[in-house]
Amino acid sequence: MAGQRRIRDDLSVAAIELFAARGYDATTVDEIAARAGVARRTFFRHFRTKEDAVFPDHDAYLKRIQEFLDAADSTQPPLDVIREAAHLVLAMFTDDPATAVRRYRLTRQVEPLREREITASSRYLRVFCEYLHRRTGGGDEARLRDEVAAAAVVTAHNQVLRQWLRAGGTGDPHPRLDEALRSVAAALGPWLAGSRAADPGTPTPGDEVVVVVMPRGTPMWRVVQQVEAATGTADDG
Amino acid sequence: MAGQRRIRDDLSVAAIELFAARGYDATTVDEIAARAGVARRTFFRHFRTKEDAVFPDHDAYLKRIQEFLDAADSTQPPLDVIREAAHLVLAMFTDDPATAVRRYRLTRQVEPLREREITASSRYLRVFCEYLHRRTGGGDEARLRDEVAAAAVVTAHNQVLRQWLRAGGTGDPHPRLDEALRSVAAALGPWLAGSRAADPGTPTPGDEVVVVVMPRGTPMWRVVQQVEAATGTADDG
DNA sequence: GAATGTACGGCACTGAGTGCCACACCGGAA
DNA sequence: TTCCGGTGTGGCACTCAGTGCCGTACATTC
Repeated sequence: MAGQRRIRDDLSVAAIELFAARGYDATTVDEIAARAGVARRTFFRHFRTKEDAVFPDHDAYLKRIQEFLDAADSTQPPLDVIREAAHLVLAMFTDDPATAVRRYRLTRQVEPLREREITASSRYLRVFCEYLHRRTGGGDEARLRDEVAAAAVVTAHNQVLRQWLRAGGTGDPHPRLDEALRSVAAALGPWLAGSRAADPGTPTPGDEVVVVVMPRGTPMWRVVQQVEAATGTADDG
Repeated sequence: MAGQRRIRDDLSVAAIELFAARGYDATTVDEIAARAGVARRTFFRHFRTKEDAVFPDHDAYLKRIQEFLDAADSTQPPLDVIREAAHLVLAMFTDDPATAVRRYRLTRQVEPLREREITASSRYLRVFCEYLHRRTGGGDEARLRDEVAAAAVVTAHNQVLRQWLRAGGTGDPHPRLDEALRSVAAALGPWLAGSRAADPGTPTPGDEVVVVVMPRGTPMWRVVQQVEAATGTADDG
């Protein structure tokens, strides 16, 4: 059937329009179905819940990301693969800026939709996390690192995406995401690599060279933080 | 009224018991109320939704964290304050291990509850994030760093918490969280500090002091990575 | 003892979501 | 052509979460 996708799209458009016009709570599924020219029962054949109509192709997107990761080059650094996947996710929004912005403005106002978006994001996070864990060998020791790395990448993505959406979806956010991910990877890279290197045998303190960067006038606590961070000896409280 | 809290607790206990015994969907609010010895209407006076009965004091917890952050010593490094807050959150679970484990086993099986937990976690994330942003001065440039830092701390917390819950809630997870946060802070510290150093008028390279720690025999690429992380000048791909 | 405030019970109602059956359409097989 | 199974839709009835409203019981205050 060619009409299936059409009906689904009509329902989604109708839902978003009505939610924006009358409010989410004040809009019933009957009204959405009526506007799309189908029966109420048909709505629930295409969407499990009222909220789902706002994110019609989220499942397909997640599946695409999963497939991308399954097919990814396993000689590439895992973190780089995840970074690329984040660009893919971003592209799903930038492909249709108008719709993305409409959805964003809606989700900002409607709490159930906001929560829905958060759980959606957490699914990407989970997929990323599992990929990293698969690549890093599945050790329980590496789990923390994998989760933090995945969270950092997703956070960077969301931050860039939100900024782009707030600005009305103009311009190309991909370079910004690239920069953000580069920055994140620069911070996490040594940690991810360092953890694996530091595991077999703690290095003796005498065998170290210390280097840190500080502007003049930096408060002492920040200097201490730097040194602690560099040496991994944070002893504080 | 002394009975208010009592009724609320009874409702929550009844809900968790029934959900565990008969399943979440198969349990109606009427049954929960009946088991707690109150009217159905009373249930909805204490909980906004059916799910809320499983997390009866989440709002209070979040409020407590918010208050802690509001009253936190502003001379302490912001990241350390957040780390302490994470311990506070963890303590809320470890205070009553049996209940925490019961809830965990339930949420693992019931999707609506899982999603509820995710959004709950995201609220802590948001509070952490806003605190960091307040402390770092509110620059738009620092936002990425704040969000990543908050996400990393929350991720570490969740990782340690889940591990503890999976193990049945035995032992004290606080040392593990401490170690995890220390590790995360070690990775993020230089990055966070580095960004701030670059913020207020790029400091001239001559005005900096560089300190880095490396065990002997560290490969050159790792040294470069470290320095890039410390200086925030990552140029690579 | 009256007035006020608060928490609970009961009732009716809306609306999301589901199960079931009937119907329409489309392809292939006889 | 007719018969056929599979699929997508419409209509109907039903359960149940969640809300609004009102009456009532109880505790506090003046």
